[in-house]
Amino acid sequence: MAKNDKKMVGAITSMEEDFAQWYTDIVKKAELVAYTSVKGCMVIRPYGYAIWENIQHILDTMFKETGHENVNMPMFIPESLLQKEKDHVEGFAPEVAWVTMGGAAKLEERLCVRPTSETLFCDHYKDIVHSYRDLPKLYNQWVSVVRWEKTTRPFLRSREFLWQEGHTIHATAEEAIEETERMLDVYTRFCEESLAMPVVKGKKTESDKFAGAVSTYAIEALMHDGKALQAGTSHYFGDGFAKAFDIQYADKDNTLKYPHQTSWGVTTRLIGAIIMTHGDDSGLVLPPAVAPIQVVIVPAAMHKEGVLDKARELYAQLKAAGIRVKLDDTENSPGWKFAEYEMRGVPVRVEIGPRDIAAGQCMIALRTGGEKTAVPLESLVQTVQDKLREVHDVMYQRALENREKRTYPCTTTEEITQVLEERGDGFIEAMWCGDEACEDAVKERTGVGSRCIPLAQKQLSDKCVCCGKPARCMVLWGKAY
RNA sequence: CGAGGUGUGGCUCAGUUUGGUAGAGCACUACGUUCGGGACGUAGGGGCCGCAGGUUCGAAUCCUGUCACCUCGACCA
Repeated sequence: MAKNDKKMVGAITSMEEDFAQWYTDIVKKAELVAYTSVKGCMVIRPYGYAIWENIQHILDTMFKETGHENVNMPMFIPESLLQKEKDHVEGFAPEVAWVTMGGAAKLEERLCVRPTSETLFCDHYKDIVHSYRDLPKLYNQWVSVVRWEKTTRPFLRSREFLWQEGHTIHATAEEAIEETERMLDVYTRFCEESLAMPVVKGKKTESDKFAGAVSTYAIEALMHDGKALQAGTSHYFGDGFAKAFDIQYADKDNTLKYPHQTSWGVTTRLIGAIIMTHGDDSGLVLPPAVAPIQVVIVPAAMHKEGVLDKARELYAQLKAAGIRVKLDDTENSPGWKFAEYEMRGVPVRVEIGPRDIAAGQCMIALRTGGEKTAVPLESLVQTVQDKLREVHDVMYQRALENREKRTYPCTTTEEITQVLEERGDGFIEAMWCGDEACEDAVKERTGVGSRCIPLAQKQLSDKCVCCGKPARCMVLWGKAY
């Protein structure tokens, strides 16, 4: 295969051969990240950060449309504040980083570097919420957080990562639950419409929910290798945090009440999800909505009279239409450029050379494959816009097909083991009695853990896959990143 | 935290078994020829071999220690 030729610069390990190495090759060779001297802390390079900026822009717009405001909380949390909510501190304490010195002086109280900011928001809400008129507060922040992970992987699990965390506070439980569900829907729409990534909406089991939450909802996506990735979460806190932090408001009837809270977040892990959902052996495949470069123009026989001028003309037209376009007029050969932009996942490539110019056309190729097609120059902008949509649709369909092909309904744990053996990793759909012992036993016997209780339930049988007692719900199981 | 692996120009690695003054390909610079699927020639520049000790006349190579990163597991966005 030509790709293994010695002259190939930056060859990518095939997915089939070693999925983990394939992933690492892509993040490095597409220049998404670079490692640093601190384990688990990475440089997000311009191309990777541009993807994040596009994610931020789209999501932030959605947040604003649903009434949220951005704020910025400090990155340090005093130990006493972190400890106010019992479950919360137990959940996060094992993985927080501590600041103990200020310059040369030891601090009176050590400060934790935020692993998440519930405690800070609560501490603030205590000060600003006094009346039902102060509610709701719909806040969000775009920051980084730190969790001292033992095992790290670029984007999927780093010690510092970028995210947004929404924190809202409401007068009633109903309103807060509604918010929790609304944001889960926002994430779902974003993943499907902007990332071309189908997700399963569901509720986490008791053992898997967020530290301090009444209930945790999540969207789960299935990666190309059949492993599951949690792509976003939305939590309902009830009034537990309000009670722990002593947040009360005077209601219309002049009685003091505890407000109800939510939090929800997505992280730079989404970039990892994009890579593992859509990528192939030629490299990245980026969803058009978040691709830093949506269209690359590669001139052929660039030195020939008029080629570059025409290429620049096309560039200006596409740019004026609001398309993120790049013209590569470097001295590299066209073949080099084709491979390079494929590796970087650019959705659409436009080629223009003397033959095309003579025919009043250009060639267009899609990252999702298929034949190059000739396009009349006068309809280029329209065609490119159509092709970007087409690439998105094809990407979504392929990801959905992969998920469906790898979703296996099972009624016994033996069946789970067998299907995983025969057909590879994927989502297992199986009934569950609701007992944590069974959840653990399934993991123990088959290697798959509960991912979520899908909101769209199916009645596969009336018995628990593990113990055979009456089932309460269908659970989606899988191996997770 | 358990099990493996790796540290040698910007990148990928050879050299380590058997110690003897640091190599290749790619990338980079200049010039020329090329240019529709990872072009070629010529000439260049660039490395206290992760770090610290030790053995030795002499260490990338042997010994001891240490640090870091990667992969796989258990746990987590």
